[in-house]
Amino acid sequence: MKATIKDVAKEAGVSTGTVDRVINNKGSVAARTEKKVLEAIEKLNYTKSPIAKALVSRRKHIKIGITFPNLEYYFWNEVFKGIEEVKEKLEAFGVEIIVEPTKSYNIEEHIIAVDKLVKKEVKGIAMMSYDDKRCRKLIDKLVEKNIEVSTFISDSPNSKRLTFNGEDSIKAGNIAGKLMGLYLKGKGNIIIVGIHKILSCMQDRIQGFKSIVNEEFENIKIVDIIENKELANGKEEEYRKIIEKVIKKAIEDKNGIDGIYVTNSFTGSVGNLLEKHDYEKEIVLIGHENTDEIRDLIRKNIVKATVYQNQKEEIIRSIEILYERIAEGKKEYPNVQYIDLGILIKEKLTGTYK
Amino acid sequence: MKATIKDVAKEAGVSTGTVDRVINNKGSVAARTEKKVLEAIEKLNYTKSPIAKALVSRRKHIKIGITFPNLEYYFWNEVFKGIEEVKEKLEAFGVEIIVEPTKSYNIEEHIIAVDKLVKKEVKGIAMMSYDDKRCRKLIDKLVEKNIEVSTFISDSPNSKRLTFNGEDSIKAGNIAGKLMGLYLKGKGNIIIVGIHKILSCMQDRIQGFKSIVNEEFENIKIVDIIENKELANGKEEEYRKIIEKVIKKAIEDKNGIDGIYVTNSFTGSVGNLLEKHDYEKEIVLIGHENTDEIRDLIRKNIVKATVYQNQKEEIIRSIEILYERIAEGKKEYPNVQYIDLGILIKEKLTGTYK
DNA sequence: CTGTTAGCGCATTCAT
DNA sequence: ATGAATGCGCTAACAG
Repeated sequence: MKATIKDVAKEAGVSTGTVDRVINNKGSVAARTEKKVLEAIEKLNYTKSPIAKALVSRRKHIKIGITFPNLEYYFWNEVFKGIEEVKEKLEAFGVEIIVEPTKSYNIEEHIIAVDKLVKKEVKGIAMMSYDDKRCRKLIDKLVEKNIEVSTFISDSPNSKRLTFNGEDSIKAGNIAGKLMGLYLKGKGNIIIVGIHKILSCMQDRIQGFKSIVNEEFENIKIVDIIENKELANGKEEEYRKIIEKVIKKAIEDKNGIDGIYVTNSFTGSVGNLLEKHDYEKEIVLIGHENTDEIRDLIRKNIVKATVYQNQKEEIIRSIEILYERIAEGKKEYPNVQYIDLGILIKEKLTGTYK
Repeated sequence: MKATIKDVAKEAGVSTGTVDRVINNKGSVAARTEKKVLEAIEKLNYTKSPIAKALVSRRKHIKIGITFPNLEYYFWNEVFKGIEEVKEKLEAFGVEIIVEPTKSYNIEEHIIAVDKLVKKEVKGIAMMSYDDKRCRKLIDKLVEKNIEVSTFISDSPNSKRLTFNGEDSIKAGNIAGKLMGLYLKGKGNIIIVGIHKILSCMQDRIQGFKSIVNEEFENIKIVDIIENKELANGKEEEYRKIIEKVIKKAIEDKNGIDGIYVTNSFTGSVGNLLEKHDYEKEIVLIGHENTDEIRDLIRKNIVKATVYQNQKEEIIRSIEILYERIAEGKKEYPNVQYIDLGILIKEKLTGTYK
């Protein structure tokens, strides 16, 4: 049976209070006593029970805030699932989770949302951030006020946030590029659709995609890169219509497109477009993420493959890190924590072929 | 703040003991009282704290056993990592984990190992099982003796085990077949290497592989299927040598092999062979699993792709299910719990290309 | 500097 | 049939 704090106290000939002081570096322990306790811990191979600790920690009442742009419905839906999970888990630890989403990829709105969370006296904030000076300053100010910050999905690299939980976007682009090459059998003309170029992760995906294609597939040509200039504001459906219109034009302008690479979950939008118009030539559509909409399109063989991050795990880890830090004062975190990337193809989804 | 058993008791005007009796169906509660309690639970939206429950459950001392054939070193190494994780986690709940591996894929030895665990008075056993009559009987006997059983990696389908944690092997074969087709650009001659045909999951992988190849790639021909007749006993290194010899012969016999599909983690062995001999024609090697050895070979571009199950998660879930069942009497489990399959290619592993 | 004690939420035992 | 009391391992507040 695992040793408890009582066993350690007995072994060292002190009280549990003293052992607690040693374990948690609370000071006020004589050097000699501390040594005895440490020896006892070593001897009994003691580690503290996270269960019991959790029970106690209910007495504190910690608030943690979350903010992110709630556009790209299917994508963020997974994040909401993660929030529900982590909420339930941390509730047992006396933690309250406050969600304050924004309606756009707009930094002003983002700053306002963060402000609201601060007013509610959160001790930590998990946020989707931007590689932008204002965001860096925002985060650094929060940290000065003793509010811990972790980022997910999109980072603010040189800020004082604890850590970033997300994907290696260049690698994600690399994988997508390889898949494009394989499905095209190494040859064809393709276009890249890069929505939200404002996010540096989207630029990274494009960069990763291009380098693999250029390096490994000499007969594949990237004939155009389409970006959206205007930022979306609020209504996802309208935004999708704009995207569809632009892409439709691109396909018809460059005749003979063999493949389309979409840098984010709007892969779904482009897939719907292809399905509606049914161009005579089959177009290889490769994109990103793993949403209900995309899974449907993959099953129908309209989207060929996507590379996905596990955004649900990312938000969960972001919150857990904040809790660890706030409640337990954990110190060391890697600068970034990349989550494992997945590859989604039809055979992963369809009923098995016998 | 989340409601506790005390809040419920107060709301219903009874003691916590009575609430406890209602929650855990212990009987000896008047119908009228029970109703009051249930209403209070409803009103306060009460659910019990798993944390507190865990703390209490330390007072019981549950033993859980694990057995599996410890051959294919790299593969089982991941399982050992899973065991360490679950051990640490469940220790806090007062659970003792006892591991009793076998040295071969031999059913007699498997039965002996199970017997040893029974003698140590385990309340549950997680095992890699076989689709075999003797195993089915073995499991059913254990269940009669009130020892719970869950299977992982390989199942005993019609037995009385709680549930199976593993992969959908036909689907795994489907995915491998698709990858073979993509990497071969839809054409070539291939051989299948099926080690351990004794395991039905290996047969399923072959079946899944064949159906996709036949269905989707008319210019790919499966020219041979190599199986091992003899069972391994103990020494992995010797066993690997036998495999390598057989395959070397096959490659050289059928001249002009373009691809090899290996049904399990001996993909690593075959990869080492290809590296050593460096046949003039590049051979597309597709296989299974995600081990240190295989990742190395994928980085070197010798293995092109593998389909992997997460055997670490599988063992963890097998054990957790047993614990839930034994400690909390949870009743309902799906007959099988398929874990998500992963696809491993070079771009997932290498440093990112900029 | 050190020991004692109450209490986190729940399950169990002993009274009543 | 019900209530009260105890303890699981740990932390925090208080006493000395």
